[in-house]
Amino acid sequence: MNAEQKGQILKKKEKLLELLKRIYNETFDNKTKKQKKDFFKLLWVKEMYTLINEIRTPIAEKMGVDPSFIPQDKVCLFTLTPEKQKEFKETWKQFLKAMNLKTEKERKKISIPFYNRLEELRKEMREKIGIEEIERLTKKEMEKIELLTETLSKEIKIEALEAEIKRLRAEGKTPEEISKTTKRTEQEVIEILSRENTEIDVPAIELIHGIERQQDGYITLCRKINKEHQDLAGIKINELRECLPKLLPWLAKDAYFSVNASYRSHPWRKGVEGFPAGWRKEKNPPTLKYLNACYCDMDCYKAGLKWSSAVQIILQAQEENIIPPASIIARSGRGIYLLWLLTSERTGAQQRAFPQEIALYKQINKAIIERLDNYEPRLMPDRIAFDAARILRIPGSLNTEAETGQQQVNFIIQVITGNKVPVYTLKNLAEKFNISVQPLPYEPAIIYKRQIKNRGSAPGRRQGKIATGNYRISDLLTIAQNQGGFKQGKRWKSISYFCYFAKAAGFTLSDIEKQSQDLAEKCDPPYPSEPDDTPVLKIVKNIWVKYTPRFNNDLLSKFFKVTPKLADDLGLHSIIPACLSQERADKPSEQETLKHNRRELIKRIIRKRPGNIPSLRKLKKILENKGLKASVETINTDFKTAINELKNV
DNA sequence: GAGATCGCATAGCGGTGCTG
DNA sequence: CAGCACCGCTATGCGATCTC
Repeated sequence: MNAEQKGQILKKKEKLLELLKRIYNETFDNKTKKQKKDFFKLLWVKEMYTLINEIRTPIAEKMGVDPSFIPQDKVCLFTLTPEKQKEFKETWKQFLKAMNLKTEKERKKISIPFYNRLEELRKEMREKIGIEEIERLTKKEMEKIELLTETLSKEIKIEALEAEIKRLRAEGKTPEEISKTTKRTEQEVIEILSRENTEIDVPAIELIHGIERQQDGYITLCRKINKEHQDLAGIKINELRECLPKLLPWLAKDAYFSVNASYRSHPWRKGVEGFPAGWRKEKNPPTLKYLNACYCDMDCYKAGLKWSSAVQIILQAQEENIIPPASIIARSGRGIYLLWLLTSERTGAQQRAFPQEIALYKQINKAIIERLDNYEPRLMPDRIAFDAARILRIPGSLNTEAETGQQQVNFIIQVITGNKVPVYTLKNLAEKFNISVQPLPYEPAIIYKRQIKNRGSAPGRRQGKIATGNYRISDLLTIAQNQGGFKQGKRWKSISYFCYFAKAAGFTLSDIEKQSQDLAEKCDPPYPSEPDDTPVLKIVKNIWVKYTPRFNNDLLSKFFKVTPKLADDLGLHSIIPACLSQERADKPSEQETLKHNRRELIKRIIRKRPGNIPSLRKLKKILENKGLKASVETINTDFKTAINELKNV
């Protein structure tokens, strides 16, 4: 901007001020000096405000929306900086205060004629100065708008977004976290990530199938992220291939799998992608089912030993019968894993993980460590890694702690004479390491109790169990009525279920006895009907003294043959299929639905009526006619959101 | 005066933790 | 797990105030 232009603008400003001065003198006279000063301060802000109203169209163009999308007063919001808005309000307040006006009515008495006069002034200005010049006058404001619109439409471009997502992934963030920071859905993030070459591919992970050979075992998948352990999933071996695509993005770096398999996944802890977490424990309670391989983890890099030299030493040790030939020799990134695959003495079966066998397994692992350490200390076998719940790095994944170029975890399968991968039984290995198999000393079984931070600290939460019991009883009785009594073959179990639920609901023994007998009589045929049917009172007594197991509503619904439709028809609350309970949980709340409907309708109105957006109050009436009741305040927020959403489309 | 917005109270939602 | 208690937070609406 050159000096001449500046001079012109200043002149216009002076003109404006002069006009305003005149109005001021017409509107209010006999005011104190301070009052006048305050007023002029206000006028300056006010003047800007007025001018801003003139540039509604250019703002709309900048924003890429129809001018009507920006109501007159909202122009102010878009153009004034927050500081300026504050200043404006503050000055006005101070001015009114200075005028010594107490009530709202008194204020209006003054402000209304003032605003009316201002309106006249605007007309005058338009005629005298002309719009173009006003626009030039507000060039500075336009610059501000430009800045604002930039921040408003902060749309990260697609390439930039992808780069950002990849960068965050490299930092070790989960897709969930990334979706939060980039405001994209998790689905999109995962899709973008999967376009990238994932370091791990399916054939590499197939190796896991070679190690975990019993199809009904559960494998644990986890990873190390920011030096912290994260459970990813506990997956049945025969479902591994199916589940893998979902999990691959999580397995690229510092990912681990359990060497030995469990009998199930974790009962309540969640992993990622909707999978349950893995559950691998030697005891309290024991969850391992199969022992798949003995192993040795060596940190030879600590002794400065290269992988290739370490492998040479291992091969030499095999040659010299220090250790039996390993089935797999692996590079873990910085060290070596050795794996000796196990099998059962019964052909075609897998070694089960009974306590006795776990004890032997650990002894063998310890013996391996001992032998190798004696043979070549530079191998640096990890002396604490001999347990049965161990996890090892997944073949094909990356070890981010290793040097670049040596990060990939490689599994090398050793084929020895007879074109076979060596497989051992625990007994074979025990013999080779001179371990005598001794019976375990008797240990009383430890009843499993969940770890709780502060047991007994919230007695009120017992209500949860009682409610569950009552819900289930109510559902069970409804089902019984619907079926015309429980049928033969299901009567004993159904009565048992009733007893368990009633016990959980806090019924007394005599109540349970009475109601169970009622239920038994209503069975089809009435229970007991055969001579060797357990009497009802005996069932009750047994359950009364027994530990109450946890029940799963999905399984219960399968037992009672409750389909989603039947559950809905009967109005069941608890004993319903998992898919239905999921559906119920996923259903947006009523509030949410109403909000969504309101906003959609508002959007439609905006699109339908360019240049003629109804006021909030009119919108309110339109919405009311469609059965959507809400206050102006609510509709105001809805309106703003709708405008923003339209802009982002 | 009509319309928009602010401040505040509160119902209800959702996340976390405990219970058996 | 499946429930409730607890707690923080959000959505909502009323009355007051501000804007034009």
